[in-house]
Amino acid sequence: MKQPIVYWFRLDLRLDDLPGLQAAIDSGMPVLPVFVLDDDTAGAWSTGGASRWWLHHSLASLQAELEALGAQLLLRRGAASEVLPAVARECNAAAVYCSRMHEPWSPAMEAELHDTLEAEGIAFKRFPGSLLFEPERVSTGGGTPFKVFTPFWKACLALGEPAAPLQRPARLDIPDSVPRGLSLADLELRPRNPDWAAHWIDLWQPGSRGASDAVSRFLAGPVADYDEGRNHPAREATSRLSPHMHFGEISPRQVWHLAQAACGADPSLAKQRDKFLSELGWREFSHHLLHHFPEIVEQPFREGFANFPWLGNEDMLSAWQRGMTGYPLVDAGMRELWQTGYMHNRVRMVTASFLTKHLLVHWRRGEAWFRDTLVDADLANNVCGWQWVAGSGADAAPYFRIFNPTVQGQRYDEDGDYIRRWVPELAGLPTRHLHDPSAAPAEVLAAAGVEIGTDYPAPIVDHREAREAALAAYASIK
DNA sequence: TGAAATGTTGGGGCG
DNA sequence: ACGCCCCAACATTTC
Repeated sequence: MKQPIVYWFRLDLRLDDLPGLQAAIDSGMPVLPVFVLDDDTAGAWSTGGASRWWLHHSLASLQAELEALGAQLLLRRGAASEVLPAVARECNAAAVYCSRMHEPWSPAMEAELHDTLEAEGIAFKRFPGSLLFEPERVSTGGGTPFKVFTPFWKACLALGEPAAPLQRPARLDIPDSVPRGLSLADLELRPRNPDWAAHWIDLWQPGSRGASDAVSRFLAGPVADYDEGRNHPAREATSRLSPHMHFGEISPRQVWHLAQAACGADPSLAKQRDKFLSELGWREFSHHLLHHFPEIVEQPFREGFANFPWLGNEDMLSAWQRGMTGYPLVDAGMRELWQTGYMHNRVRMVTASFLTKHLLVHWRRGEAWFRDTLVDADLANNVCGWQWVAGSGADAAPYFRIFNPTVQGQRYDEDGDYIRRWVPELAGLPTRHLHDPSAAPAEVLAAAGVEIGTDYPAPIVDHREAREAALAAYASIK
């Protein structure tokens, strides 16, 4: 009887373009697909609430795809470094294959896994596939990692076009006997009491089918005006691919090649496409940074920020989390996040700037909130994004770049559609007063049925004063 | 992938 | 006719 290979699914929940799975199939041995819900290894960084909802549905989708190939996804929970050797023993496996990941805890965990398996004569192999360019391939002339995005991405592109995606496997040999696992329900990934995500299935389609649908929708329209459209949160102008990418339901090189195919000939479209692909570049940059500098998940990348005088006012943090700051665009974003597990990127920048600069709350508090509430919570993107906004990151926004949340609303939600949708108590205000309700004339507020302080909060900080205080705080660490 | 403060210019009202 | 002021509009610098 042939010994099987265990394929360990991690954040690569797809069958298409998966080098490790392909290698397992090519070996000619039966393949046992396994997923391990590991809340132990990641510790404080284990999967957040909103992401767990997504994970549940993504696993359900993967299960269905595997079943169509006659295979079953074995589900277990526990520390991967213990669970995988146990599974390998139970099925007398010859090897465990998986995709590389770059979280700070992965090297130690994988080293332990490697040692345990090899001691029992079981091979352990990791494969690329989650990034366009492996971290080892990209470095400066001096051999050090890039710390600035533009030269980083230039160096990536100079490596040439990523290889074409692998074909989806047509068949999968399964072992004669398969160890027992948990049911998906046993993993208890969905919220209960209350099920705050009950309506999310109408908003999202987790799984590789939903991922390719999202790419198709984007490339059939919004990409043509991406450069401008992506800044306006009320427009359906972004790809909304982030949760699909985080869980690996589609590979970055699939996205790359689909974008090339859709935009090839037209030069103006090519420019928009390159703008979109550079967003994949920021994803690469974040993941490479996490690979080379794992300490960035808790330490400021720029050392001067170690002494930044954060205030950490819990009431301010709470107002921000609940979308009750009195700044309509900020509140709209925070409520979109809470209600849908997602926030438009422009608004992420504004809300993050508001927390760190207007409220002087530590970026780690905001990072933790986003990580728990976003369906696309990705450690690398989230940490690097927050450090970028706070000014402490690699190639970060300069510290004096403080968004004016009112002006941002006027500029990018010019018709007020986004604010009216997420802050309905302000919906009756005319657009010219919507972005700054507390400054509206009394009769306008009365006509719209808005009483500031009752129906909608007064601004929790004064913009001018908060800006001055932030500048003073940053000046103190220079 | 800023915003605010400050500087410059030029048209138009006005005495 | 001319100088003066005001103030958009735009440009530059500063944070």
